[in-house]
Amino acid sequence: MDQIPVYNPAEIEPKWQARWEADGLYNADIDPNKKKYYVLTMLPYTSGDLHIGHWYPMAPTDARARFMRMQGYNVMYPIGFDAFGLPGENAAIKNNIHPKVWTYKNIEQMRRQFRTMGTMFDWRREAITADPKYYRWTQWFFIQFFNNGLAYRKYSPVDWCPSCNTTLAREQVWGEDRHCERCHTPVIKKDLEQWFFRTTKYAEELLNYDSIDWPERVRTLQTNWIGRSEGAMVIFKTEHGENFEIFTTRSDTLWGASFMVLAPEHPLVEKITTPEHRAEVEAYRLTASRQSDIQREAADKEKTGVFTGAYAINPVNGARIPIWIADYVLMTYGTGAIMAVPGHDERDFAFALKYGLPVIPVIARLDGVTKSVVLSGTVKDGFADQLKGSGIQFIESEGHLLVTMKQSQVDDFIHLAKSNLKNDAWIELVGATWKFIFTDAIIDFDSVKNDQVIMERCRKINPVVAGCRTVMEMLSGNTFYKDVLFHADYGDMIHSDEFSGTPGKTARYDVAKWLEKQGWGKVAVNYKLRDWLISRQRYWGAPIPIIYCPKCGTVPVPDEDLPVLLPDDVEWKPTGESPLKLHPTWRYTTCPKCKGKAERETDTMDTFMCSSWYHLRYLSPDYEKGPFDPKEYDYWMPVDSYTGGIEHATMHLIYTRFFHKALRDIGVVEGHEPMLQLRNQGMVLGEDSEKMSKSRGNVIAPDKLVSAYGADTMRAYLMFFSRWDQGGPWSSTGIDGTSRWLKRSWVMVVEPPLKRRSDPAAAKSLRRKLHQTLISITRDFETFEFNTIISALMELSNEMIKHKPAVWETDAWHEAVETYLKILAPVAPHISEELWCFLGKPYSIHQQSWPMIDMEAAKADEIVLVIQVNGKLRDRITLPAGVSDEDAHKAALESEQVIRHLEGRTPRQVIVVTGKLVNIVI
RNA sequence: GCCGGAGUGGCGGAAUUGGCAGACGCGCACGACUCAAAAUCGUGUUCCCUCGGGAAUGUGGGUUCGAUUCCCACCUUCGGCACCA
Repeated sequence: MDQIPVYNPAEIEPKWQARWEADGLYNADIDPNKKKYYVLTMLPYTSGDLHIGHWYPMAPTDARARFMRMQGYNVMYPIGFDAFGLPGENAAIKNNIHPKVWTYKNIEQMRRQFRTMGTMFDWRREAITADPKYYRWTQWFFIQFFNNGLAYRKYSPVDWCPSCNTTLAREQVWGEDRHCERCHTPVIKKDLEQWFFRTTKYAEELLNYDSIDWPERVRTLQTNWIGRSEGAMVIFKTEHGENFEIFTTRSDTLWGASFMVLAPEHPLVEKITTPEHRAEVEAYRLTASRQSDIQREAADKEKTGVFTGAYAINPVNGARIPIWIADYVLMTYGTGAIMAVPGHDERDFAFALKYGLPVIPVIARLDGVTKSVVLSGTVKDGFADQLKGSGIQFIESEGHLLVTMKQSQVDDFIHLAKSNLKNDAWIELVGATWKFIFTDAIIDFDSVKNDQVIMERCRKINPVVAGCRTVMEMLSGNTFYKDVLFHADYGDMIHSDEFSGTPGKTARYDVAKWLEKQGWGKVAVNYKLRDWLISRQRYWGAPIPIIYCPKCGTVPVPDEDLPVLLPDDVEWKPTGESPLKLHPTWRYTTCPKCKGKAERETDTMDTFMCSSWYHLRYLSPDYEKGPFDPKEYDYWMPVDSYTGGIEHATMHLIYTRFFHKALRDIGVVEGHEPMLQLRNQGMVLGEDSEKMSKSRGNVIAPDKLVSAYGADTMRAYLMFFSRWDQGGPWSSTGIDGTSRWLKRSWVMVVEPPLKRRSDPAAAKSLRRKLHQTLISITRDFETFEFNTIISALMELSNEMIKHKPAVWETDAWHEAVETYLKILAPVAPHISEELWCFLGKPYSIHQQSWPMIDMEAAKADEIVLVIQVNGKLRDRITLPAGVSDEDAHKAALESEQVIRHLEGRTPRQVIVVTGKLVNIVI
């Protein structure tokens, strides 16, 4: 007899990897007779610092790709490298190596490491984004966008480190005080002319996910990011006739607009600021420009602003209202200008109180509560008793009456108040009703004008309030009113001329439509999504293929001159300018149109641009007539299954969808979406449950583990140790369990049983388990539930080991072993190939079909009937499968346990769940 | 503050449609093998218990014969957004 081989992954894994590659086993070529399946995993960045996290999206995805292959699909699973970008440039600066050298050295290392995983990557399709034959087409796409009006240039602020003399990306700015990552100098904003893509043009379409199977979580993140809100554009005029537009979602509050606020950067500020306010306005604008977005956008920050001296006219009521500037209004959202309705917007309310601007309520309270504080000495004696008599609730506090009334009691209260009010006093109603009762008049608090009228009277009557600038300021001094001064609910309109009484449900739309008719505005939709800034003042990226000609203007580089090569001999260390600007010759060129002297754009492109179309380059990485070979496109696209981290939900995954839709409209690609299915893996954490990082020293490096356990064990453990979409901490003891299981599987196949045993039922029971496992694993591969795939395989092997002495060398055993190896093959490709070979089966197991499920064999011929009394488990009875409900019922009532628990009582009800359970209710 | 996940043994996790809670694995305990250890194999392992049972899937309530699963409220926790007019 042959020697029994020992499981040695270090020997068999490289052996099979070499063989598969030599045979081109996983080469994916167009085959019109087969259904294609394009599997894609997010391309790795060339950090050179490969840890287990890089395996996590790839290994289980690979197992699934192999499963699809065995299901008969023509599967393509390509890989490449995201090779441009800041980390590379920084690492190179730090170690004084050219970014190109650093990057390509890392790629070498990563290729080697990825090969040890035993993935079915088709390496012929590898694409590297920093390769000129790749970025030639990145540049070509830029020009397509430019020619189709989707790329434009405008001034935009960037973060700038005055010490390093360079622009910084958002992730390079650290801490609350926003200092430079390298030298800790606080960063400033600098306005630079930069290139943008019109992502906003596709905002609406990007919200539609009908044709794609993407996780709800990603769709929600993107939807929130795009931030659609419906409202109206309203045209306001300054009192000198300049028009300006504002966006509002609450056109129903238009009558309550008591001031306007412009973003400090708003272009109109320059024009309208009056000479006496100019100094203050300029100072404020300067402070705002120095502040970071984070400082400006901190919601808990106290609101600040300054008056411009100018006034606007509210189109609906002609009110003359002051125009302020404040940094809580953002130039980047809407029109950078708002109407402030402090009665119904929390921010405006805080601002109005601080600066003494009038607050006018124009929307009814939903709870209908009105409050009034009746000060001691303002009414005749007996007023309190009369209130009691009318059933109006109040509490007494230091002689004052704190009244809270319902809508229906307001008229009674007014009547009583008026008849009891002493001279030189007033009583106010606050909340659902806003009225000031004076001895000679009742004045509605319903307009900016009446705000002043009321205040003038009050100041005269009570010197205590003489310092109050507005009614609301006066009322806010009383804590009893605190909860009724402001609300943001959709109540019915009040104090709004002919619109008063319009129900809250439809008010916004009614007003917006009316504005449209008047020519004062229009129904509008606004998005938080902004256009994509793609300029980077950096070296290690694809140059933007634009030439600036003094005569012809902005000229795209002609196709035949692409790629605009990134020069190697450049000072890539930070100097304060785009490195390409400092190159002695690169920058200077001739205009493609007039052949006169011209200059190149010296900024490079955001790397998200490179990663927006890499799935297209994989189709034909060497193709020269276009970004991809249309033949390949027609066969393989769209991507059928895409896997990667959730952290890309709002960046890469929006950009790549935008890219595809834009290219569709330009006529380069077809279909509405690039990736049909998306699944996100979680993150593998260090053993300390913290994010893996060099500084923490908790990084799990794959190389050591591969030599200790083998790639198969690691692949299986990555699938097993947690829910894949969730991730979790790595466990160095946990992996032992997976390793033991593969060793047991090996021994199970290669070693004969020590003792033989007779068990006539074993074969049938084994087949049953085998086909049940097949059912569950087939299902779990489809649903990305990798952990239960491994546990099902473990269960099956446990069962096989148990039955082995009884079925050794029978047909049932051979079927079980062959099937077991086939379903193990996607998970652990090396050990299954080796054992397949050991059994004398023809190479390769990876060209086998997924085993057929025998539903008959999977059926149990006995069932365990669960017997409950009052929902509590009392007995289990084994019965033949397919037992009738009547027989199950009968058997349950005959159970000794049941009889004991019935204690002679008759069941009220018996519930039978066919083949599963009987519940006896007494 | 708003939006969205998630809470199950000592740990990771499992549980088709509402039907045996804790599969599978780790860890632990005991046993076998060994001079011994490692490795391997076997047995046990939610908690309480008067050995009849009882309690238990974040908490409290509800629907149901029956709830980890459905509904309501709350708590904890993770992620995203955060002055978005």
